[in-house]
Amino acid sequence: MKEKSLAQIELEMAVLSRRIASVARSKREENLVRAAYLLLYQISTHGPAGVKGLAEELQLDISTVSRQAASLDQKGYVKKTPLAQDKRSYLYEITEEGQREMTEYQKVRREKVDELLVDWTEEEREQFGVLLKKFNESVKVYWSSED
Amino acid sequence: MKEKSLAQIELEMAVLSRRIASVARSKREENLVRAAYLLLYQISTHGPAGVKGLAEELQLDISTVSRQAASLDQKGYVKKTPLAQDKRSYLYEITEEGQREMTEYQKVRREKVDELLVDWTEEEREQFGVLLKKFNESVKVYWSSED
DNA sequence: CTTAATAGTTGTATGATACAATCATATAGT
DNA sequence: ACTATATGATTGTATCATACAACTATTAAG
Repeated sequence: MKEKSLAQIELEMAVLSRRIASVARSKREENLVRAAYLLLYQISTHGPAGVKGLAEELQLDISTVSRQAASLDQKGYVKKTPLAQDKRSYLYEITEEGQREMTEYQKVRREKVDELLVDWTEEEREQFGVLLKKFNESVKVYWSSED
Repeated sequence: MKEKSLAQIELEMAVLSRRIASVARSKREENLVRAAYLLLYQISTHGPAGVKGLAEELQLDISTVSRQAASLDQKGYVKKTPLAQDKRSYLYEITEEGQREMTEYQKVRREKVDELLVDWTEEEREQFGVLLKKFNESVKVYWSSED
């Protein structure tokens, strides 16, 4: 029944989104904020980039990314280097410390997920991971086309 | 491989949470705000309640719920009635208009999900719905116990 | 009958975000 | 070559859901 599964996804997404919002706010995130984590992750996995490219990739406003990048720079997690061929542009690249922080933060998060899903079967975990990824991809495509 | 599935869920949750945050902000939500939607849903499905109970159920701060409820009241979507046996307490119950609005909003959301998952198989949709629900339940349990 | 607890509201701060204005540089049109 | 326009980035400002803390009113407990 298509209707039922759609309704369920719709509702559970609403629940999840509120919960995510709660968690994001309540947590004392010492070094890395959740938002900056993905920025660091992006640079770490896709190499150095400017704010424009990062903003596109993360689907955020340039100004938002600019501030996040500045914050990471200030903490020494990324290094901002001017681009010779275009003096308006900069590249942000991850530093060793940034890499270390990101890995550490990631580890903590994974442990949280581990605890969270302690009574799940491995099959469920795998399925959920795959479907979640697929969902995010769908959202990305939908967004790029629509808005 | 447990590590891999955990890592994937961890990452995709981060992606999803940022995306949700984006969507929540960018959208012109005319009548119902996403936050209030769940409040209305809760009242609609579980009957009238006071802010304390609602806050517990939704795992939000009482003050937050108080404001949301006041806002819904102002819009005429819920009715606030004093409780005779305890003059500190009130019950919020959904109005006909509130019910209509909620259903309408829900319909729009479901259509969005429908478009979003247009190239998914029904099996995937079903699985995703089930696992998402399970995930939210896990989060709820985890939260209640920990914090 | 005073003190504690409880339901709810309101004040204040925060943090991620978008949009608009601005600055500096680069590219295009004539 | 000179002006107009486009582009990368930053900064100012507003918003919004949220938490925490202070407060009010009422009820329960000692």
